[in-house]
Amino acid sequence: MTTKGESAAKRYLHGDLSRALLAAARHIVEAEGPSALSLRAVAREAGVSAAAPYHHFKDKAELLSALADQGWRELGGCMVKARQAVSEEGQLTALGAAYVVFARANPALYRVMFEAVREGQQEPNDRLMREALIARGATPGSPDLTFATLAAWSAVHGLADLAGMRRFDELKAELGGERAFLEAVLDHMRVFPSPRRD
Amino acid sequence: MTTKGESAAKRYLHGDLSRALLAAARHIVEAEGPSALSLRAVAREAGVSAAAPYHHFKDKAELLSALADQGWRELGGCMVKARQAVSEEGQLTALGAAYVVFARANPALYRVMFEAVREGQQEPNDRLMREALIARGATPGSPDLTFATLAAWSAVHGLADLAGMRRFDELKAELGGERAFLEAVLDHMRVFPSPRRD
DNA sequence: TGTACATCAGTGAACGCGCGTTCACTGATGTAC
DNA sequence: TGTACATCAGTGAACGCGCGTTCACTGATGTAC
Repeated sequence: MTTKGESAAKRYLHGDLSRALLAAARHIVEAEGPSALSLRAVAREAGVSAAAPYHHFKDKAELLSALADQGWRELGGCMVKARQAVSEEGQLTALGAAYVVFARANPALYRVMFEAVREGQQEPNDRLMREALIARGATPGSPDLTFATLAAWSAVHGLADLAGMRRFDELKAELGGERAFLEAVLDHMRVFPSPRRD
Repeated sequence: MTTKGESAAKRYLHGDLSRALLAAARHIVEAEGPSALSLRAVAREAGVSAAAPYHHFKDKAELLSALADQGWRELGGCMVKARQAVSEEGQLTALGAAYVVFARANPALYRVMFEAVREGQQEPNDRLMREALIARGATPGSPDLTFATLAAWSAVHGLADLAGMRRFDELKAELGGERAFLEAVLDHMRVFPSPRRD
């Protein structure tokens, strides 16, 4: 158990390869985009043979799924934190902002996360959105609450997906940063008039 | 120019391969998903050698871009049609509904379309959204109009992207179809309170 | 404390695959004479 | 009307590539004695 022994061990028996592979995957996806996220590239990035990941993940899909999971959990943490400092009325906006800001800070990760949900993985954070809507007076369990939650999720997901486009770079710069841009669009999210109220 | 000659010609010199390739690409993408959309698969589907497409498109990206273009033009047509039968106040909702309905009717095509826009291709239909907002009283050229247009686009894009998930199948069935589901969510799109008005 | 051994996380070579793209070619077409 | 010819949209074989996955293996580890 000398230092020499330990670093040699580190080299041969990694000891924490699961975590290292996820970190490598995350690094790759943000640096090169989702299309560059191959299992071989992940192994390469982690400094390990192409076969090594199979001792930790059944296949590529399982690693991607674990990566997505990690992302959703982190995003959930951001959202919980964001609603703490805010009145009940402001919660929904705070959650939405946290969602969009996280997605924009990790755009390629977010694409992997969303792809995983599209393919059936659980998205655990809509509970938070529902709670925020209830705090604003929505009736728990009502269809209205379901649709409003979905509308909120659509809005923030859509904005997160749109906001990465180069065409908005100039506008962001004028506003002094992406965050201001995102908030400006969120401020205008009452876009569609409800026919029932018109 | 006998019938025999014509069909032999059809077999050897296709005559309309550009269009046929786009149709093949569209068929593949909707049947097998965007990840199955390889140039070789398109050629195969069109009944032509793998090298043939290169006489019509510089490379794979150019074919994909042409496919996306076709999609955006079609969607634009749907939106123009949708706003015709509607009062000025209802235009934005009608355009949004047309956008989402088209995207859901061609979900894989829509993903190709959006990917093309993400990579810089022009999205020609936000002019329609802007016009609808102006019809509702927005000031032409104002920052508010820009952000409201973006908010509207975010909302419909997000909903189009979310609505394909299996988890909503049951809800759609209860409502009697996807269209009713989409309209129900659109009805709730006034989700985010504007802090300035609260 | 020292040794034999089971475990199991690593290796590296190999597999078959489908991909985008290039190339020299072929043969149907329409046109100039 | 008939023939020689240029054009160019097709062919099919080949290229190099990176991928996911499997396999028999090796060697560091910690444990039982």
